[in-house]
Amino acid sequence: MPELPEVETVARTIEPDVIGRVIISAEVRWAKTVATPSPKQFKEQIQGQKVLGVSRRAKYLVIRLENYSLLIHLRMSGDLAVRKGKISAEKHDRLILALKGRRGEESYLAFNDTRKFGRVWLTDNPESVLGKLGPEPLGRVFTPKWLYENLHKRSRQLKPLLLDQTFLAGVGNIYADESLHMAKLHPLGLSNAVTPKQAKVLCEAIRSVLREGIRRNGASIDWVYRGGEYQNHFRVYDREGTPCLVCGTEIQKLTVGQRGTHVCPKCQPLERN
DNA sequence: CTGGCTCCCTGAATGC
DNA sequence: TGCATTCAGGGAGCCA
Repeated sequence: MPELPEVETVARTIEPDVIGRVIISAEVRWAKTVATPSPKQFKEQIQGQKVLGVSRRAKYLVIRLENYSLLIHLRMSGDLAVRKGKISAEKHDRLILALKGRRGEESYLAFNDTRKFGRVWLTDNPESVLGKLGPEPLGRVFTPKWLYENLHKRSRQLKPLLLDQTFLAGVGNIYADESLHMAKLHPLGLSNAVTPKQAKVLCEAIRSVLREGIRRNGASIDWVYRGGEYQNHFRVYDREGTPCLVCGTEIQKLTVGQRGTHVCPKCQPLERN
């Protein structure tokens, strides 16, 4: 499931193939994929727009056009790919943008999304979609001090809080489990019980696992394959019943906030007061 | 404010 | 073998 490192990888992968290109036309193959505007307006407004750049905010891809921003959230099973030459739609393609080629050769930006959870927004006001997001974990705002102070503004279970995109933007299920294990904190621990020292370790753990994910081009799991290899370096995620790489104890799987959650019971004790 | 539950979807895994 | 059921999961929305 695409999280920050996977979305970053997609952005870096497609940017060279789409930058400077003009969108000739759009084919909306699943109407609900376009969150806003209507499919008809979407096609009219995007036609003729030149791609100025591709970036990422949290788990959103941000494709800057001349008059609009095209925001794409891949959710569970979405993927973006540039296909060159004459093509026909593939299974699960939900949106296809035709791009004018540099030497007349056409190419296509295809949004493929098996489970149909992904969404795209075409808007001249990206803040209307991105405005409520918390800070970027790899940005300047997210420091040990910031994390400690904000953990103590509330009393939440740590993992659901890390997954709350208005608290911190971009961490998903995999990287939350990996970060908490690296920081030796239990997912059910309460945010306002974290010490300054623990907050510093957690802050650094989050940044560390996200950077490693990006360095390995993300994780390729389920049947969404993008060439990443971080899945070969999970320390707890999807490792139920196998030994903890730190202490050898069997990794346990539990449910926290309706999410599958992986912990080492020895490295991540749940302290009850 | 917090956490729990449902919904949106498909296909892989499991059950019989 | 084949059919039916269960389940995962990001995020929005609803409820207690």
